[in-house]
Amino acid sequence: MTDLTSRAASPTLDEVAVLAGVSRATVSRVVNDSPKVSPEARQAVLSAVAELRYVPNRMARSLVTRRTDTVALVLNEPNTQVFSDPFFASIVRGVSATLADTDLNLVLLTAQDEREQQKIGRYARQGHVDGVILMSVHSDDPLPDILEEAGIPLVLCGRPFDDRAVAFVDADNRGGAQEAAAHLAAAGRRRIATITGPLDMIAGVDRLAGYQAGLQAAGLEVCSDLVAEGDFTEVGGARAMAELLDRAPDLDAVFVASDPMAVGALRALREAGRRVPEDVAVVGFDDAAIAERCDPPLTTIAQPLTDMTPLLTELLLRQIEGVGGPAESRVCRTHLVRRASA
Amino acid sequence: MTDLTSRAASPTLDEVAVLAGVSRATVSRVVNDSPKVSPEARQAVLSAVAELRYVPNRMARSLVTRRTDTVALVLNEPNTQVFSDPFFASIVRGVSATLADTDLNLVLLTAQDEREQQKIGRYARQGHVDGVILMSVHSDDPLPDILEEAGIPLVLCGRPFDDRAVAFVDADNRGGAQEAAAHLAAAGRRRIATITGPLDMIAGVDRLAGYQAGLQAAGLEVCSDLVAEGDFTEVGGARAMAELLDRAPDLDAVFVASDPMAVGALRALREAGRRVPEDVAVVGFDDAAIAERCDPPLTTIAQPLTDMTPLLTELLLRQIEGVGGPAESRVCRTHLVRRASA
DNA sequence: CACGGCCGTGAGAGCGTTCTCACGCCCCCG
DNA sequence: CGGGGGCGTGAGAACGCTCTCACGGCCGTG
Repeated sequence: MTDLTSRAASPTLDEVAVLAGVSRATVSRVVNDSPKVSPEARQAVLSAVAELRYVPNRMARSLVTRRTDTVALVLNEPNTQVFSDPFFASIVRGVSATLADTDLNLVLLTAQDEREQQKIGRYARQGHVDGVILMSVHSDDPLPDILEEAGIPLVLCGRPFDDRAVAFVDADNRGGAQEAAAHLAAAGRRRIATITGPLDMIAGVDRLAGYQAGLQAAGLEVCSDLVAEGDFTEVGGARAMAELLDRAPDLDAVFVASDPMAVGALRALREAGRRVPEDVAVVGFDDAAIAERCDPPLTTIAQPLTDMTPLLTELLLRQIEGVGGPAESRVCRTHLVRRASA
Repeated sequence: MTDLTSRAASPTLDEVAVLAGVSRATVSRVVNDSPKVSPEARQAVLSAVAELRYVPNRMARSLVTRRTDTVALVLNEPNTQVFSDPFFASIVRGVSATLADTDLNLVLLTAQDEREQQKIGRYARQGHVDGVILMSVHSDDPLPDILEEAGIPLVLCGRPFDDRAVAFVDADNRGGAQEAAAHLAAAGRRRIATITGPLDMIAGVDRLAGYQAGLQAAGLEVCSDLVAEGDFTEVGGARAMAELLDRAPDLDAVFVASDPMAVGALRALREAGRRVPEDVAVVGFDDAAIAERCDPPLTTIAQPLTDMTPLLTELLLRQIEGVGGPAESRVCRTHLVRRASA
């Protein structure tokens, strides 16, 4: 009977109601699992739903509930190279897995430049999402302000630059970096260099600060020609390493603020004929999968991603539920993973 | 006057209309850039919009227009490792850039398993998106069927397994692989192996077929112990290379179906003490950024990504506009990039 | 000077939901 | 046997927008 060839408009609640011989309200109740429906009515509705292949129209529903059951994970990163950083993949995977058990949808939004950030801001303000997890925040990003002002639930992955009252989840970047520096110093290294992350990102700043604190605690001088800024990419790491070797040929160790950069540094060291760890000890940061496989395997600071991603979503959900209270935040401990490079 | 502390509900068209002293319809016209508005009215509305910081509610709009101005790019990939494949990053970046000039929003959706695929299918059927670009299609993926049946505009990145009438954009994987094999044969290699992609993906199948065709055209025997299946990851490539060296120690060349796998293969060859290209010539596929940097720099088959991503979006938009006609598809030519590895 | 046409405008219906009521029904208790 | 109290149900009003249609004012033309 049904015309299977024509592209039928999706059925509405009304049509289901008519077919099931009940009212729209009852269908709505069944669809939303309300308990106040008789078994017979429920059954009639369910078969009507199945027969018509009814799917609720979310726009209509959202219009009245003011909920979209969708949260966004924003990858706020102009550097495409970084987009393929395993760190992102891990976070995405973790958040996605946490949300899989709920009936919330996850969408990923990427912004390469300020124009796209504005677009994302608009997207959020238009009511497409219930909340936002924001990754890779740079010092001049407008997005946190836009979202905060619009009153959209927000959790940052990484603490904000200022002391604003916004929820965030972060690794103890400072502590981790300090431990890395301490480890190198304890091994007898005296000319310990560092390749930092981008210094417009808090992770870059904090890991640099931790490195400096570690040197000072070990009684070593903090010396600016032992510091080179990287960009969290492998290419950037190699470039920075070459620069350091040029500026400070006598360096005997380097703390690299991310594993992809450390891989690049390893390559640059090999090309310069330095042995790792004999001539130069290397410690990375992240404990990415590649740290285990590179040559030599990389000693690194592990971030507790398995703790961080559930926290990220939990904090966001709590804000969405609107249990009020101040924005909660969490800092997760890191730990040193010893391999061959240091 | 305005209470800045309370979380004011976002203003509606009505409130703007009242403030501007016009009707709701006129405000709507201004917001939607209709020409039939007098300059005075337009000005009044614009200042009211600015004053109230009015942002249209997309749910309400979509409810009547049946358009969301959002398209989804689905990364349909269970293997997290692959998610950080630069190929994905390039496609995402390209599509995103193409869409940046339009007023369409792009959301990324990822599916690790069938459950998440179903969730994405539901998401799309509920009317969240106007169309879908589907990447990384495996042979048993339910998503193409779900979306097609729901009548949602769809473009595949990579041709489908069967000859279904669905739009797609693909590289000439077969032709590219054949050229790679021909190149190796022309260089006098006689025992040419291959590391394939996953054979439940069409790119894996087609590149294998091209390799076989290339060998046959060169009068070489196609031999099953020269074929190992990889998974498009670096680790998988290394494993497959080790397997090949074990099975066929006399191989003198290998065509690797993706650059990340080729990097792994290079590593495995080095560990086995084989020189590249002297002992074993290597050709990759993709021309990813890493191909230039690895040791030795990788000869590879370049995919015309700069052509493919605009096509992908163009084909989708055409479907969304509904100009009817049969689903159009395109296959883009590849070309060999010669570097040191072969 | 009358009349048709165009242009800017507003009233109002509708998009597909949810949700608040109010209304019967049946059961239980007094 | 009568009255209260669930409990399942349905009618109808929102939600914030778009869009059709009709209307008044102005012009140009006959």
